[in-house]
Amino acid sequence: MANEIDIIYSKILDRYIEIEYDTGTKLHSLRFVRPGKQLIEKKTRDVTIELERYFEGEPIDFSLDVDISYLSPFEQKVLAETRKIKYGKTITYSELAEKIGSRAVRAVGNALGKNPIPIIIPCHRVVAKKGIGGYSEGIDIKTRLLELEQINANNL
DNA sequence: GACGATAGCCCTT
DNA sequence: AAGGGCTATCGTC
Repeated sequence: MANEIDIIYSKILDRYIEIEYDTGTKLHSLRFVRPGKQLIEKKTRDVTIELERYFEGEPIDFSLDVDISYLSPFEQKVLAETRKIKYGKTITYSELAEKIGSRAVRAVGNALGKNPIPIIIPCHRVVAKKGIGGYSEGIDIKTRLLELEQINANNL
């Protein structure tokens, strides 16, 4: 059976968000789609609704099974550590490296780039010591996500 | 070997 | 101050 895909539109990012679920309870991947083509929104899962509220400004931290077993041990460590970063907080690439007992700062950046489930695994909260750092989906997306969280972090 | 979503140092304007 | 070059570092491909 094919995986199920939910779709919502995020006004603040001006992107459709495609959330792909396994047939089980796990989250498979999350993609950003430019609004060139009109997509039909589809909200069948709880997490989809939570995401929608997240974009409305609710300080939600997602906790849900994700399957990243196909990634390398190092990449899994990086992403696991990334999930611990709380809403509205940021840490640097080097701090994250230190937490997992490595000095491979740049490898951390590379691993984050492989995050199959951005936002849910909040890789946008990892920034450079000076400056914002990179983001595979585009810096503007990262900036907006951080702004959104900055504004609403006081609602915690 | 080369390449990074880095960081730090040292230089020049 | 701010920006550019150089290098250490280390996990992937």
